[in-house]
Amino acid sequence: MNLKELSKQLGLSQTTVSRAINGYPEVSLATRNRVQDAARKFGYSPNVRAKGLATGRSLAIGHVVSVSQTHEMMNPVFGDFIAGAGDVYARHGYEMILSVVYDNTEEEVYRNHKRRGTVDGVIVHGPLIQEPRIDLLNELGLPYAVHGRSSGHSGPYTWLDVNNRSSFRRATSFLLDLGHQRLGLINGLEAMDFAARRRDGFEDAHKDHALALDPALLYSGEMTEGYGYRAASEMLSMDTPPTGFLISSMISAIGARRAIEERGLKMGRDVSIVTHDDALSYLENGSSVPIFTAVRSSVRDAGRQLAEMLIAKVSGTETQIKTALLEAQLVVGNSTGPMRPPLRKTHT
Amino acid sequence: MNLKELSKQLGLSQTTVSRAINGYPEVSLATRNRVQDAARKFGYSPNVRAKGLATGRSLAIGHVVSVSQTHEMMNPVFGDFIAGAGDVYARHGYEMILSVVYDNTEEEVYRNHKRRGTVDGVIVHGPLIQEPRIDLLNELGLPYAVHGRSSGHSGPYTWLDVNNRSSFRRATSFLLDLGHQRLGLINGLEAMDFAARRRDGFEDAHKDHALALDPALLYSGEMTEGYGYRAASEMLSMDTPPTGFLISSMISAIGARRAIEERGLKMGRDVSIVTHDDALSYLENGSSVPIFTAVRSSVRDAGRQLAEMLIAKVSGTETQIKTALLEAQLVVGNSTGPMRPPLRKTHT
DNA sequence: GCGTTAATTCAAAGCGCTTTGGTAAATGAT
DNA sequence: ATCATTTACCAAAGCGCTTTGAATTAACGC
Repeated sequence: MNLKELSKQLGLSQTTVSRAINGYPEVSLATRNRVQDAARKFGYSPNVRAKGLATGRSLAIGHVVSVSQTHEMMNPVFGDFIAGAGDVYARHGYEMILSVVYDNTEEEVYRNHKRRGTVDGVIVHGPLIQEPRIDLLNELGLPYAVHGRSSGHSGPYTWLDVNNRSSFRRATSFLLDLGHQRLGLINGLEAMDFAARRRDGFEDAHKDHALALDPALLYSGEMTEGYGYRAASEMLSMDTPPTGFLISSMISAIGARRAIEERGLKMGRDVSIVTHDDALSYLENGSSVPIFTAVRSSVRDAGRQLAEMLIAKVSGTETQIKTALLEAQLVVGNSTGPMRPPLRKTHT
Repeated sequence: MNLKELSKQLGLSQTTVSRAINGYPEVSLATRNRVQDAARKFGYSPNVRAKGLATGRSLAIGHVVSVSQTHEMMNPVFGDFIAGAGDVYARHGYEMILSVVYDNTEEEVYRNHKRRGTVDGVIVHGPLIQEPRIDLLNELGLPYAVHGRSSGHSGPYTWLDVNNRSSFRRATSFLLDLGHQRLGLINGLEAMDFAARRRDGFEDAHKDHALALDPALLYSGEMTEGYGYRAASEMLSMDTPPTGFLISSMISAIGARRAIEERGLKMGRDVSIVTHDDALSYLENGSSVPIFTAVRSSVRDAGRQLAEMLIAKVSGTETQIKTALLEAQLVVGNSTGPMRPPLRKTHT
């Protein structure tokens, strides 16, 4: 059933039917109801391509997920982010269009979106400190919203971010206050803006406590379980191993826990861990008491909020550039405890 | 730049330019090249909506991800699946359209896709034993391909599945052959087809070994880390606890490991685990020697293959109904070992 | 009762593409 | 040289919608 047929059924013009369906005022209440009832009855919905062609908009938002070339890694955070965003899109009648790129060719995807008019706007995931995508999108005139920020960019743009620096500063201070003096950082790739900020927070806290930090305890890599394991293992094998870790992801924290337990040590007693927790649905961090002490911020909520922001932008509801800075929650769980007398080096 | 402008530039008709771009034969090689060069030079790509409207196709494939209502869980497997599928779509010039539904209203999404012509076909994720979506899609005449199977369905349809039954039969036999006699199953929700098949495989192996299985050791739930932990904890607290577990997901296996270690037991020595491993990118199961003995099958490859199958179908390349049954690999890691004398019940 | 305004409705153009049904020129067969 | 093909191109229709500009009717003021 298309508009033509429906209007024939109703004995009305296409114009009127179209207007009735889209809620324009210049149609009487009676006919509006009649039209809407009929649409429901015949199961009519406007063809999305025809509508898009006529309006020049696509009612779609693009996401491009870049699979890291090094380890072909798909960021686990992505799933929950789109679970949040998708919900919002659906509510506003938008589609989500996902592109997967394997070799950092996101720019080509944006160019294509613009040229072919596939989407009305895009979400930028995982911004780097120096982020060429932002310049490109500005240049193209394709509306966008960034999940995170790019420190290398001064100009205003729409973004939503967790306050990574302050949350890692607080998390680090929490361990230092417990008496820990040597802390390891197991961070994400530090070309990424969020990771750089977390590192800054880590350093801030050391400065606050007038403590020097050992560069040998700064690890940065792709946040897999295995990376957490390897980084923690290496540090725990040092002559004076750290007594606490700050970790940028629950997945890596799980790996670090494995390294700790493999050595016969106990997490929370011998070695403390504070991790960032994105509140992923399949990694609930404990039911009553959290397994990991964590700075927590729901990435699904972030998805929801950022989607709202972008839709407001592309639909013209909001013309000002908005930003949002979320403060993470520091939740105390079983992975942290006070500093204990220095560990004897265990021979593995 | 649109077709009209481009053809004006070239002094050709829109017809010829369109044909040159789409590779139709009735245009001379000389003009074809001239057109394609010009298209590149001016950065022209056909508007996707206009093209869709004219051809009646959308060059898009729909995925609908259903966030479980119970725990608002986003299936972690999903990310890697679409990483595989998206790659294939891009190569074939298709878009991926993702819909998120929170309350199992997938059917409405399919109906909308059909009515509004948003997609040319859909991938069905996570089929149940009794799967109403398949009937609906047949009825709607919307092409589809199923990731998994639905036992309740006899009619032919396009699917790709891992041989879950045989892989769990082999995995279970592996433990039984090691002398284990009491095995726990930590399965996914058994309304889901894959989980039911895995349970069948678990039972098969017991029959093969002429062993009765204890219904108290059959757990089924949403495969989170926490669920793995709770299920394993409960079973390990029994008077005669199992000495081995079969687990349907690495995430739950990680939870089970936590339960084991919390009791001061050692995985692979005191308690064995065989898990299903979807080869998720951020959960690499060990580098040289796997952490977990596992039946492994890359869900990303599955995404690739199924995407190819569906595209062949919707593009009319392939008219026959194809299916694919993948055999999982049994990889032996550090989480399994021979049965040891019965455990003293440890008081926790 | 008549001009004016507001409330409804409509016909037709246009969005940017593909494709049908041609035509004109070039080629081939006889 | 003539007719039948083939080759290379084109004008125009149509995909299903929105929207402009106009027309009709109803309501209103005096």
